[in-house]
Amino acid sequence: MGRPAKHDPDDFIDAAVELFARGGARSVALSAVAASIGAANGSIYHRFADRASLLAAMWLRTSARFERGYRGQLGEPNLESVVAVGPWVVEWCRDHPAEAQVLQAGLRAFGPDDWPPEARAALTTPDDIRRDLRRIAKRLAASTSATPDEIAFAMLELPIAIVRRALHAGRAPGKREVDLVRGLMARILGDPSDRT
Amino acid sequence: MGRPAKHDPDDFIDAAVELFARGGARSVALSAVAASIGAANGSIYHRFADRASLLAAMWLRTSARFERGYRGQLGEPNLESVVAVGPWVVEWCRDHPAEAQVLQAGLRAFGPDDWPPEARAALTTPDDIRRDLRRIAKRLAASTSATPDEIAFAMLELPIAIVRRALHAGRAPGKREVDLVRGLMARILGDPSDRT
DNA sequence: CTCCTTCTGGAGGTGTTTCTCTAGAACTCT
DNA sequence: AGAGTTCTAGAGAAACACCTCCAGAAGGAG
Repeated sequence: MGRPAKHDPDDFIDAAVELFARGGARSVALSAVAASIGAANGSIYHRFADRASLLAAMWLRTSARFERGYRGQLGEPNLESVVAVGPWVVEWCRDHPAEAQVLQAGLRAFGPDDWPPEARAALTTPDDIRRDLRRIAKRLAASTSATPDEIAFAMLELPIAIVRRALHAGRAPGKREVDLVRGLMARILGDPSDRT
Repeated sequence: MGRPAKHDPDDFIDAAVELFARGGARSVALSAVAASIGAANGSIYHRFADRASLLAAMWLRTSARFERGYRGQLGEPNLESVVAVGPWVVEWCRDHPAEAQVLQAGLRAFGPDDWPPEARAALTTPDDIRRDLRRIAKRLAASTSATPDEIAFAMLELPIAIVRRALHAGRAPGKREVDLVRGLMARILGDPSDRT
């Protein structure tokens, strides 16, 4: 009922993410977002209460998408799937360069202090991934010589760090980054060539 | 000759870095910077042509300071000093939390596209550190089983990544981060316990 | 067809930020 | 002391961004 929407809310988020990837948080002006998808200035406020809500939506959608893929890739975690998740992160960033920039910038870049309460409430969940990682890492620590902290780092922050340089230089991560992740994770989790 | 300056240019940069660490790039308003050191609004323009110049100065001074300390710590690079430089990065971030936030945010957060030409010219130099790292890593590759890429990563990006989580959570990196860096670098560069 | 709802389009109001400009203060050099 | 220079202090112009608001378009329900 009512006039059909011309633009999907996701269209606005897409445009905002794209603008962010190009020019940083400052260039995510609501007028610029609306203009870049051919919508009128005021039309945006039917979907997002204010600028903070749009920034919140950018971050929440992006981190949720990443986390969803990450968990799917991890499956029921064992040593193999843990090693495989590293290269997967690199590939995800290559396939979603703009969203990868959002993740790289980190939550702080999106001013969570200004978010509306319901958006902030949605933030408590994503931190669960760290808890899960620590749990998984503890279980795996028995089958490797690495500490749980080292395993957890290798599973998430290591591949992200490797992608970082490529993204900051404005190019997509490629084979070199995949190789680097694979090599380092093997070295940290116990080189397979050691355990033939 | 002339009236003595009441504020050092560095005072403005200090205030800007502090504001950035607290509230992100958006809260670095020239008026806020001036106010936070008790200077008049217009007084800032005798030192920085515009906002972009101040942002450029923030980034350039911070990265130069870090690089200077880093090179000093590295000295004439050998396996020992390379391993020691990792924990040093963590400690530098703990001792300079606001500047560490600047480094973490990355060049992109400071809108280098808007910088004046002379500031952009100063950017070509810092990238030399990557070249140097590759050179050092190549030399060291002979005495370890790691590839040059892995060594270069372990020397700079690894400790930075480890500090990242602590900084984003708003706390200073501590012993835990130092231990993690030490452990991982040992594992990557060849565990000393392996080569007794 | 008429009412109701939802959305569009775009004109501004409001507030903030950047930047300019000028009078004059503080200091040095001759 | 006088001249010249550098900086301060702060008012305010100009630009920009956020947000409001409302007339009307586009559909569904009775």
